[in-house]
Amino acid sequence: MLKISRKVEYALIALRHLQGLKKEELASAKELADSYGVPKELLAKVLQRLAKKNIIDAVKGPHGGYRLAIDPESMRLTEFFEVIEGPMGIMDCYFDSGCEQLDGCTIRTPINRINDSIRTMFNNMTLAEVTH
Amino acid sequence: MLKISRKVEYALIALRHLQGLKKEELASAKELADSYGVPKELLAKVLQRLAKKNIIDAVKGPHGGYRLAIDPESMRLTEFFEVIEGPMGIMDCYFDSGCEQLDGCTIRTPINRINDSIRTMFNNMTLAEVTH
DNA sequence: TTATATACGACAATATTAGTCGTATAATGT
DNA sequence: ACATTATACGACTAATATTGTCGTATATAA
Repeated sequence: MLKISRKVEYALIALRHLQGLKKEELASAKELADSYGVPKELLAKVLQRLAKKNIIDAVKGPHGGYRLAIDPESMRLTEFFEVIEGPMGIMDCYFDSGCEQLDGCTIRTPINRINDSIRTMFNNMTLAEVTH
Repeated sequence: MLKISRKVEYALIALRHLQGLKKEELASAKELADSYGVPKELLAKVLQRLAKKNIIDAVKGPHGGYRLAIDPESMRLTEFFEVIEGPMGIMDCYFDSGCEQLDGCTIRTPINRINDSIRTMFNNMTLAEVTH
């Protein structure tokens, strides 16, 4: 429970790397995969997702690659997670469908307290805080 | 990612229920399972685990059941999670085995920042905060 | 001694995550 | 034009983790 997925992990590693590059310098999926020993195809997918959401820029063709497109200070961690995992990647209530409890749903309360805490925390953290 | 497991969920629901009982009053696994519409066998296992760790008391035989054995204020959430999920239930580093990076492990850094944040947060929360 | 409840290990089903593969598209250099 | 290199993306498979079930043993009350 409560472990970040490899996709998120790969994304963070990649972003951290891109942050270290000189302005306009690119890094390809292959380069990144080789440097960090992670599966190229999967990393590529993650990068594509980040590119689609304009978190990084993609440059095609030979000598192409990726480059950071945003200021990591400007992105909340919740937002970032949802880019990669989709909404509901964090904390969906198991009892969402067909909650027949009439007594004020004493069920959800504790779970929601935890979920809220997690969400609040990541809402108050920026990408920069983990990639710098 | 980052969702609490059903086991934890069931445990919290049960504990919350037990907290609402009168002193010395018991609730059985069957009662709890029926009340909240959760699978009895699985709930039972979770309860057994809690009993083994003396978080609740178990009373066997007819009219037996469980009763709270600790003050929920006194138990950190991290500790509680680990009772149910075992150690490493929260946040193990994917790169634990065979990290060959020589350059100061720039890989783990972002993941560890996140893990530390989660752990710190749950270290500062008690069981009471979610079950009251 | 029967009924009810916990204790617990082994197993099966399901869901999620991780990883792979094939193919298309774009850009670069010759 | 064409070979090369890189991104884009959907379909698929594999691996792992979670969830749920079953059988059996043990304790206890009536």
